[in-house]
Amino acid sequence: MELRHLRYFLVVAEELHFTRAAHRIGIAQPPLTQQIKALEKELGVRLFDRAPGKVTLTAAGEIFFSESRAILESVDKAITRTRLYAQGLAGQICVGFTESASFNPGRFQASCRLDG
Amino acid sequence: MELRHLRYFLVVAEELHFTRAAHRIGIAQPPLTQQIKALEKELGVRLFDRAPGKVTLTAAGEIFFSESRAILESVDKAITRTRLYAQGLAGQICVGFTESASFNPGRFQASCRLDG
DNA sequence: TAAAAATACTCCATAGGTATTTTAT
DNA sequence: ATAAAATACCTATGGAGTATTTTTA
Repeated sequence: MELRHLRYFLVVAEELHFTRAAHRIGIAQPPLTQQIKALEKELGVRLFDRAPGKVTLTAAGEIFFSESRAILESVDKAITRTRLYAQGLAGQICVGFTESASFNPGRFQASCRLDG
Repeated sequence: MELRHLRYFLVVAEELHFTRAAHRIGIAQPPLTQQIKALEKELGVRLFDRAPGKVTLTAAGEIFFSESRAILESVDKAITRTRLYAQGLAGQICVGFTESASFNPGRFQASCRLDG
């Protein structure tokens, strides 16, 4: 399972319409159908009940929907936190220095610690 | 970003050794190096300090490590919860029936609802 | 019968492998 | 000198596209 499966699943679950979902994602309908089927196969759980023009989430699908949304949110937060932390380290240390001063933040931090 | 990147990253972070990590994952060292570099590039953050025989996590890498571990755990929990829920629905309904009784759980559940 | 999903292929992007070079100890 | 990471290049799996065939409402 990859995040792609969760991303695609969320869009289908929101649209309840494979063709519209595929268009929103930016791929064709058949590969979207295949990815969802692969996801269902790996889970061993049917996530949607299908009929042309009438796609609905199964009960298990609704569980997986809220879980998937939470996971993708936590991925976004992880990325944001990591980036902010990486910037934050340099930011703290840069205090008092001009923007034009060129240095390696990693090295600078190290010498900072050594200096106390 | 895909879960593959997080899975690979966790192993490298645990081993602090690309060749050993690659072996544990079951791929060669060069593609592992490439996946980690791709991850760092997408994040815009260096996760490891490298030197042959001396790989260490950066401060940002340690943040991303704990985040990644939490994400992969929540993925496992999502899968487990979804499967248990799908089984649970049938399980509730199977009460009172012998193991050898063959039927379609989905259909059975539906008729149950119709019957009251 | 007219939509939308499922199949059946084809193609290609990229994950992964192999060979080699570079680098720090 | 050696072990390990980086680089370069090649291969091939599977993600995505196109065409067509079921469906069921």
